[in-house]
Amino acid sequence: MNLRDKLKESTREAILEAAVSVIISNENDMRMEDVAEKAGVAIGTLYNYFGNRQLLIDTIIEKRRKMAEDHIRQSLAQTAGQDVAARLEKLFQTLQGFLARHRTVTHHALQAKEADANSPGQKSLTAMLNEHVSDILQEAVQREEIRPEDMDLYPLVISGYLKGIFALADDSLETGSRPDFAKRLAELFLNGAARRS
Amino acid sequence: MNLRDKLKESTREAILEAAVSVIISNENDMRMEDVAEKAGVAIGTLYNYFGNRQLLIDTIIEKRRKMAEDHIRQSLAQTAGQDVAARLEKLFQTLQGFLARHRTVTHHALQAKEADANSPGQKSLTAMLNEHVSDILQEAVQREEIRPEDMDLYPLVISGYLKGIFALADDSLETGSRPDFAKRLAELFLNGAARRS
Amino acid sequence: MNLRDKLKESTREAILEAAVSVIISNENDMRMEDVAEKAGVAIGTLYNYFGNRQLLIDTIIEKRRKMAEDHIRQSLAQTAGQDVAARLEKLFQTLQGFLARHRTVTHHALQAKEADANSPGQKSLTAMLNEHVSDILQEAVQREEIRPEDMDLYPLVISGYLKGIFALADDSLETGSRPDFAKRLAELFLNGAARRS
Amino acid sequence: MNLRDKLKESTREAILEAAVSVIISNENDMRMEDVAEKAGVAIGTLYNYFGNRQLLIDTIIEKRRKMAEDHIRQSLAQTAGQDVAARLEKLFQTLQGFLARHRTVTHHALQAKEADANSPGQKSLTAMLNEHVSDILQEAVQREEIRPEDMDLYPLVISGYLKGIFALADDSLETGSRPDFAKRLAELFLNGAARRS
DNA sequence: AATGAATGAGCTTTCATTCAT
DNA sequence: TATGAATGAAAGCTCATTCAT
Repeated sequence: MNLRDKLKESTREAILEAAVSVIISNENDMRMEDVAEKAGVAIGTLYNYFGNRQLLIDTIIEKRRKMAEDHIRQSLAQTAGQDVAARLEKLFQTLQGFLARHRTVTHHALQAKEADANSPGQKSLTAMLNEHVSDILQEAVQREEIRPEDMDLYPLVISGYLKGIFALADDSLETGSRPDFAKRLAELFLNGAARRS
Repeated sequence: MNLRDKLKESTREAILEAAVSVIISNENDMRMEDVAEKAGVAIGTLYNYFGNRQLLIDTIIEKRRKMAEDHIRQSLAQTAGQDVAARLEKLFQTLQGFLARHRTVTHHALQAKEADANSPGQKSLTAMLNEHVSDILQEAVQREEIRPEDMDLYPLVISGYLKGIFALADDSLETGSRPDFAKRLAELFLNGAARRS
Repeated sequence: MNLRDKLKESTREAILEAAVSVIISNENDMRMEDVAEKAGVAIGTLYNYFGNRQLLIDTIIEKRRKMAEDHIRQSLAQTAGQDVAARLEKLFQTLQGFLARHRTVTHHALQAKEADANSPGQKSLTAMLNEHVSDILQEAVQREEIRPEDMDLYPLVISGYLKGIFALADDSLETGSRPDFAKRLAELFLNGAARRS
Repeated sequence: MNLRDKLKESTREAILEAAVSVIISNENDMRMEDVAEKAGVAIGTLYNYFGNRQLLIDTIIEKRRKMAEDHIRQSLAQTAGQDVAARLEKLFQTLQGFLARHRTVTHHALQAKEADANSPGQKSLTAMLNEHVSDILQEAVQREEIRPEDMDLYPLVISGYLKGIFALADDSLETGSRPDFAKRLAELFLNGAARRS
């Protein structure tokens, strides 16, 4: 990659970062003018790079989704072969950390409709999560760690957990404030809330 | 209430219904012009009744929240004194039914930011749910039905369940398609997914 | 038609007149902002009345076409039954007068492409002229006033005449400056330029 | 002309050809970006060669005008000394052929306003035609072939003929489809449409 | 001399809101 | 009190032109 291309790449990144910061600031939706100003480029430049507003938004969402998926894949790889409790704990931990860092944008990602006409190949964040959760659970069923009868409920419940995590106020997700959070959540999923005799 | 007031009231209702139907149709956000046409009144009339667009939306959300709360209160009253499994089942059932009927608008309600500048006194749907869930759970703790140590997790998890329910496709929420859904969900919450020896 | 409707009608006319005057002034094509200012209304009002820029232009062109057709019909009706020389003279005269008064807009009308997708029912000014010319000529053929062999050339030639008339500089078309113009043109068409022995 | 100049010349030609093909394609007017891409050069290069958009267009139009004038001069030279019928026939034939090959661009040329501020020295295609037609006709007047009284009408009528020719649909102008067209048109001009006793 | 990324004025269009009737 | 035509601030987007490389 030569110098010119590096400059282009950094402009592209600057625009994406600016757009994220405008989305987060959350006054006036995401105005192209604001993005341009924040990125320190002209409006036209936004359109040179992203074609139109929606494509810019799609790019951001897709990027976050990819980041999230990378985190998740990595955490799953690290716990390969371990029992379901450990794997769920790790998954929750990873997500908790990711969401803490990317709250607002991920908020958009979570709400993103499936596959727009313009971006047909994209998977939603939710769909991606469900897939990975299913992988863990199916393995756990095979190891006879969890009951197969309620397999239809599990993804729903887990993605509910994740949405619950996401709904927590920012500060309570910050590092350190809830150290054993993920572990206890995994535990709860497996063993339930009922008092043990 | 005299005749004049009754007329006013029915106009008000007509506008609210029209607004809901415009929101649901989901083309072009919710344009005041569309609401007026649907309601069979002039645009100016909308402003006579609701001041501005945001107040109209707030009113709708608040109304749904009240409706939901009524359902919930009623279901809780009906199960007063029963064990937590029965009460949660009934709660899930109630919510499932409500959401099936009011999907789109409730979608807005669930996402509504806490307390806008314009509508300071309103409670969010989520907050309201959390309160009622807490009531059930605290009672269950006192009855020693559930473990108190994870009390901080339960509302999170339950509201996650509800968001999970909500995320289901419309048709799978329709009456009858998942008869034992609520019961199994309550079960899962209490006893967990782990295989029982 | 009540008072309100009359006001609307006059606003509509004001916009159309303003648009014509902006087209004629011929700086900056026809900017909606200029039309609004000239008409003394807000930009939004233009869109209330005409939907979009193209529909406004279409309306103007169609109106001119209708005006031209009215003139032509009337002139043809006045000369019904007369010989082809008299009828052509009258037609040329009518067109000469019309074009002198509506040069610039008619310029646009002459160039207007046939039937846009949005305005399917419209006939072009040229097509309309050709029709009327054909009527005159076919009648003349039946009366054995003109030679039928070159019937395929006549409409082409006549509409060429008209475009020629149109190409004349404004001032030479003004009233009185070329009194016998139409008569001589009709003569030329019928008897040719060759010196008569 | 050295090698460097030859390269420059061929770039210049490539740009002009590209511009013509973009004009003809007739989507999006004539965008500089499209011209550059079609010509296989950078946008900046267009500006190096032609200064600005208008000058590029002017150059194209002027080039076409020159080509047309060359054809016409040649055809007139070939018929020098012949009678007016033969000369007009040849002129019409020449123009018919030229227009068939250069329809769209000539369309622009015919409509080009006289002398823009930027290109003061240019003559319009129409003006050029009128001059040559006048030459033929004045000679014919001197030979007593045509009547001098209507001399003021002739150029108008002839240029009308040409516009009429031009208005024909593309295919009917193709070679061979109307072989005796020019001859009959000349005839019509000289002897008129009236039935001969 | 060629490049093409960056520019930004300028254009169309939308729609919540107002206010004279 | 109801009306709905008029308003005009925004917003998205285009494209001729520039100039650092």
